[in-house]
Formats: sequence, structure tokens, C-alpha cells
Amino acid sequence: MTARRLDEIYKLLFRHFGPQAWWPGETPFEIIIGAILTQNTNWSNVEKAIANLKSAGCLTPERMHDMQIEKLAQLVRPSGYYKVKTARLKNFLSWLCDNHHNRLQNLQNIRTDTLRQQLLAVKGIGPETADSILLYAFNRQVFVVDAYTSRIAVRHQLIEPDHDYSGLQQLFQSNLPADTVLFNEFHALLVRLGKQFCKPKARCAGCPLEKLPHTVDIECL
DNA sequence: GACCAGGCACATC
DNA sequence: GATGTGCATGGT
Repeated sequence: MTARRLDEIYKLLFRHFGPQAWWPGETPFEIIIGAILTQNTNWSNVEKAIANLKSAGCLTPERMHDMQIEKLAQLVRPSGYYKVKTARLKNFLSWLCDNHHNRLQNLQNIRTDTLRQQLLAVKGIGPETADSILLYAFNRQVFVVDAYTSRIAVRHQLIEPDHDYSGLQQLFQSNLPADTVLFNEFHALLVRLGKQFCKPKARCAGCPLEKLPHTVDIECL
């Protein structure tokens, strides 16, 4: 039943919005940096920070690892929370340097659950950031859950409001075919929908999903 | 000027 | 274990 509803939601979203071409980043490394910088932050602010890193010519593991903290902080400043994010970037870069010789290629052969555990052990990388990295930088079969996914799932009564991250992730992973292309597009479409129609305290008039059964016409969380 | 944005770690109870 | 709080910039 849930599988059928998810399939219907996916098709409606794809028909309405079309392919989203995620993740907006040119390389796996850029995707990872973007995933850390976008924590609780508007993507347009992240773009400014990434543009700074690119024009400084230092969007590589080696350059960012060797860069002074203060210098890096100034470059990523537009993305907000710039001091904590600088520390989080450095934590990731140190992990990559110390354990994998600064080569993302060296992560390719690590099992997905092992790699996920390793990423989660880096201070500043939580479940959503880890899963974004796994799916969008490494094409692993992991469904990414975020605040939009949660609001939308509650609004459409797919899950209880007091759910946790892994519960919501399991809902998607166990009711969808294990297909990284689908996981990629579905999450991107949920974000696209959320940005326009499922903001906090906003109703969903005009939402492409509003006529579905089980839709709760109440304010989002 | 208020509100919000593609989280996370940490303090406190 | 649950709940609250700090972190910050830039767009609407």
C-alpha cells in the first residue's frame, strides 16, 4: 500500500517538475563540500561559498586540507555558521587525509554500511550529510531524508509526526525499488516540492499532491 | 524587521 | 533519553 502511494507521489512530482539533475556539483568532492555547507542553509548561500573556493583555486582535498583555518573560514563565510562549518570541513579533510591518503577513489571499495559508519564518526557529519554524500557523491543505494521529506511525509500521513530519521528512511528504502537513479530523483523532487509548497506554517494550495487521498490540510510542523 | 534555509553537537534536566 | 540552544549569512 505504501509502495503504491510512494510510486504515485513520485510520478506526480516527476510529471509536474521534470528531472531535477541533482546534485548541483561538478565532482564528487564538490558534492561533499556542498553537503556539509548546506546544513540548515539555503543553497544559494552555499553557491557563493563554493564559488569562492573555486576562484581561489582550492577546491581540492589537498589544498583545503593545507589551508589555514582563518583563510578557509573567510572563503566559506557566505554559507553561514562559518566557524562551525570550517571546523566540520577540516574534520572531514583530516579523516580523508589520515585514513585514505586524500583520495576519494580509495573509498570506492568500502562497503556502504561501513563507509556510512566511518562518515558518521566524523564530527559534524550527521545522518543526512552522510547519506547525501553516499547517494550523490558515491551512487550508493541510500535514501536521503531531510526536513522537507519529513514535513511532506507527515502531511500525507505516510508516517507519524514523532518519527525519527531512520524510521523515515526505512519507509522509503523498503517501499521503493533499490535504484540509485530513483533515489536521487525522488529526494530532489521532494526538496523541489518542499521549497515551493511545504514551508513551515504554510498550507499547500496549488501543490501537485494536494488532491491525493490522505493529505492533511493543516499547517506543516 | 521578521522569518526562513537541503543539520549537528552539546548542555541540561 | 528527551528537550532546548547556539551556530550566521543572505534572500524574501
